[in-house]
Amino acid sequence: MIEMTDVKKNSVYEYLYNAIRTGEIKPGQTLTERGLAEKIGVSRTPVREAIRKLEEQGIVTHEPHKGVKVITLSVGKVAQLYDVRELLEGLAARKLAERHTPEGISELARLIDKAEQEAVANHVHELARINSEFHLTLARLSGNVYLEAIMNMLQTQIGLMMSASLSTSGRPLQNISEHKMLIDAIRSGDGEFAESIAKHHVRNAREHAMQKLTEGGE
Amino acid sequence: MIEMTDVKKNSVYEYLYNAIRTGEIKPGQTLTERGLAEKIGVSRTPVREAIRKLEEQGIVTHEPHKGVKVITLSVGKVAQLYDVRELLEGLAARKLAERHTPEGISELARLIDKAEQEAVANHVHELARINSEFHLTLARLSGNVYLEAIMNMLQTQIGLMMSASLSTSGRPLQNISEHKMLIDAIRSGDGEFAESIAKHHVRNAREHAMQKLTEGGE
DNA sequence: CCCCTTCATTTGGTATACCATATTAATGAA
DNA sequence: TTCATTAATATGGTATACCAAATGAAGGGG
Repeated sequence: MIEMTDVKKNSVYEYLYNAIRTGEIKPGQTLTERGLAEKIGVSRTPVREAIRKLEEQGIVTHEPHKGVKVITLSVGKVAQLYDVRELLEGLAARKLAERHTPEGISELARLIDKAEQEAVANHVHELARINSEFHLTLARLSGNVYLEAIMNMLQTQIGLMMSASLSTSGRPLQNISEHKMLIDAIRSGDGEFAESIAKHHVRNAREHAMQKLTEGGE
Repeated sequence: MIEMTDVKKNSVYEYLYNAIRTGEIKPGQTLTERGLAEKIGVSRTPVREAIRKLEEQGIVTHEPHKGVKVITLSVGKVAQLYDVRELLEGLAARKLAERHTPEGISELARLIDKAEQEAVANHVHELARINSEFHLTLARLSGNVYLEAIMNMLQTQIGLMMSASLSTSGRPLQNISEHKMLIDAIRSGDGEFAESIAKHHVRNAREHAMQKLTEGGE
């Protein structure tokens, strides 16, 4: 149960995103500005703004005079998500390989180190967060501002999906290993190569996600 | 000069977007909620919301306690935009080719017809709008909800860029011709082929845009 | 003359109230 | 009972007011 005391500090958006992520607010559920405002103890204004942001990020859909509805992440949509992601991760890796700096590489390396620590400690939530940050950082370092914005949306969606099926399997370690390979490829400066590694990595992640979805829920 | 009377009807976002597009509000210019509210005759609330949306779409950047600043579309950024667009248009075309319906094809064909009419009438603004709608429709028909959302952002940015250098050259006709080729490719059902046509089309559009940018302004 | 402190102004954020419109419920007539 | 009309309610949108925080300017001390 998420504390509703002084939500202001963290922003209503964070509160709602986490509430949806953790399942406190379930897919398909309808939300209203007034209802949420009362529930979390703030006025309509910040709630309204948060809902708009959720809408922009594709987490809720708005139907006039009915309220907003939390999306349901179907298998089909996850496949669509990874279709887009594969291309964009590939582009990011290629561009970054062609313009990589020692600082950028070490920034990514640091994130991998952190991920490794969280992985052995079995902190799945933290691990997921750092994983997301890794890919966002990659997009940012690629130098393409659009990639950064888009990847942010995709990672937001992935964050929702992941919490449903948190992988405690051997995937985290393989994931980290793939990230290391990706960094090496980027450091090599070979754009084509880095792109292929990145795309391969996304395809693996996709397979894993799809498998989790089809066997577990849905 | 855009009329400010009863902006409510069209929404503040549209007003601001057009004001920026037409150059009434110039790149680099700083905007404030209160200033805009007074200028266009509405309260801060809808202005605030519109600004947030502009921010999400990457049209303005917000610096705390300084106001929001209208972005400057550099040549580099436009190149980044087309890098992303090429991949995604390719994906959209491929997916649509693999699931095309007669209704979808005729919807696209209708838009091309309209574009042709506006082209011969030399209505450059209308032509640009329909052109944008063509690509948005393509993304929507591809069945990938993420493509649709992303393409919307990209087209919004392109809309800004186009108004700076409105092409009265022979490009419109070539553009329409390429769209026709794309539809044929999609109708053939050959995903690979449709993808290559779409990517080629984007590369041409990119060349044209870059040329206009480097010779004209910047 | 310069720097530091203080205060006014500007901006950001939130709360509350009001009105329009759409949906839903209630009521009444066929 | 069923349908149409009307009334109540919920939602969306906007306006206004208030408070906090940050910036920039003014004034005082070194």
